[in-house]
Amino acid sequence: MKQREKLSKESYKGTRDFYPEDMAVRKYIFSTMRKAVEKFGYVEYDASMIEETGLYRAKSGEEIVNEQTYSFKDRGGRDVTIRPEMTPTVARMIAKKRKELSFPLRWYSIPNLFRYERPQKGRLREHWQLNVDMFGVDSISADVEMIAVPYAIMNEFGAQNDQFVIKVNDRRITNFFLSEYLGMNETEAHDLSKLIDKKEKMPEGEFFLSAQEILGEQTEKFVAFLNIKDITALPEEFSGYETVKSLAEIIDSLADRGITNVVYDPSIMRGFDYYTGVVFEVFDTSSENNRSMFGGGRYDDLVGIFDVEKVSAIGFGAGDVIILDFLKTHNLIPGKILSVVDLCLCVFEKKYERVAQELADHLRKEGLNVSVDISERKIASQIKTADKQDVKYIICIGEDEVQTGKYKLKDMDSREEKEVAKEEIVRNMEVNNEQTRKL
RNA sequence: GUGCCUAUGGUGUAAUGGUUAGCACGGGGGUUUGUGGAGCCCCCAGUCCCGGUUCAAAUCCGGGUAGGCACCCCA
Repeated sequence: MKQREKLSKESYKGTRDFYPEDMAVRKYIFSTMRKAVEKFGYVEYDASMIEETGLYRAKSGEEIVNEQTYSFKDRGGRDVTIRPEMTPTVARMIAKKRKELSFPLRWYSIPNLFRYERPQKGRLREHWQLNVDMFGVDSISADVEMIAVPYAIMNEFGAQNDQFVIKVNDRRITNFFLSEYLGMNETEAHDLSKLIDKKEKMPEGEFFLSAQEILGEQTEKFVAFLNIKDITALPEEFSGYETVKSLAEIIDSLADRGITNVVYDPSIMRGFDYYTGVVFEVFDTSSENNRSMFGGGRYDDLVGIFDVEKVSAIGFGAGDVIILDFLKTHNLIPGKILSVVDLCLCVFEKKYERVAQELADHLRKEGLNVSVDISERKIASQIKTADKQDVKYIICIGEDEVQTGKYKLKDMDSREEKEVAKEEIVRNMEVNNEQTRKL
């Protein structure tokens, strides 16, 4: 006989099992996100996890496709990739129905995404990412809204203004600065923007030296530019000043709406090349989480790669892993999430189980989520189990109940009992079984 | 892919190189064949793997494996 290979009980590297208590938290996070974005009129879409690899090759860096994705050949020989991000998919969907969709469109989705890399804090191999996008409007109003939505989501989670900061920039400003003000060629500008991306992680001296290799004596000017935190302090000399003015206007409009934790930060560039204008990221102000929670920007040319007429677009993504870290850090997860089971029926003896099942069926028709304890264990154990599972109400059924037709509805929190007839049970309960609830 | 750190019942932890590897939570049962969620009692279950040093290894060393964190990259 072959020796059986020892099976691991661990979930696959970088992925999570969602036990019911974890799933309750996930449902809370997702429903909070949905609630917030739907208030702005966004509608939900979805697509398959799997796409042809070419979709990503067309717009991403080669490395992402080759080294950081789950890519393989299907049985028909097609190169396919498990989606590492949602934006190419939604751009494809928009392009496909370009002619029949009426713009502007407000769409969102909460897809699970995969990347092949070593897991670390805030980054796993599988995560869920809220994606919110608006298509067909290229205006300051659209930009303002797309930054106001993350703010609204944070609000919905109960976050205060001082717990997170929204950093905004416009790629064109940085590009103008590099190419026209400093006179960098394309390669130099590209290298510098990659360097800017890394700035926060490098010691200051090292950053200066790396910059000096490209810029020589202009390094001082460059560093001074990056340290500007007030948009109005930007030099007026270089062209593209219109862009500076619109970004200032965006920041002002946000402030008018009470969104005051927005700062201009020229070092926000975002990794992907497809961004064409405004870019932004939302950070936790606590030093515990140094990764950005939301990131997005304007990408007016992406839909166009499908050979259709250009559709301007702006959107952002927000990963569940880092948001969960944020909520934990700031104590924003509801303390107790009740079970979706409204009522548990415990039975004193096996022979009363039939009565319990009939009662359960009756109550289910009235809209309750009811479970019947069929363990045949003693009543104390049944109650204990219901308690452990955070079920709010129980009814114990035995000879008395069968004789009188009255049931003792017990509230597990207050420990109070109310004797009621079958028909009165529902109206004596506080029920909200549509989704996860806070207490 | 690179570096650093960690590894004891299911979980969280304790144990100067020297007792039968201790405690708490958890799970099962009893106390109690109907008013119970407490208490008390009993039970379940562990030194990641392979090798080395030593009279003696959970403990020290080497190599694996797994996990965490950081880098790389960033969706």
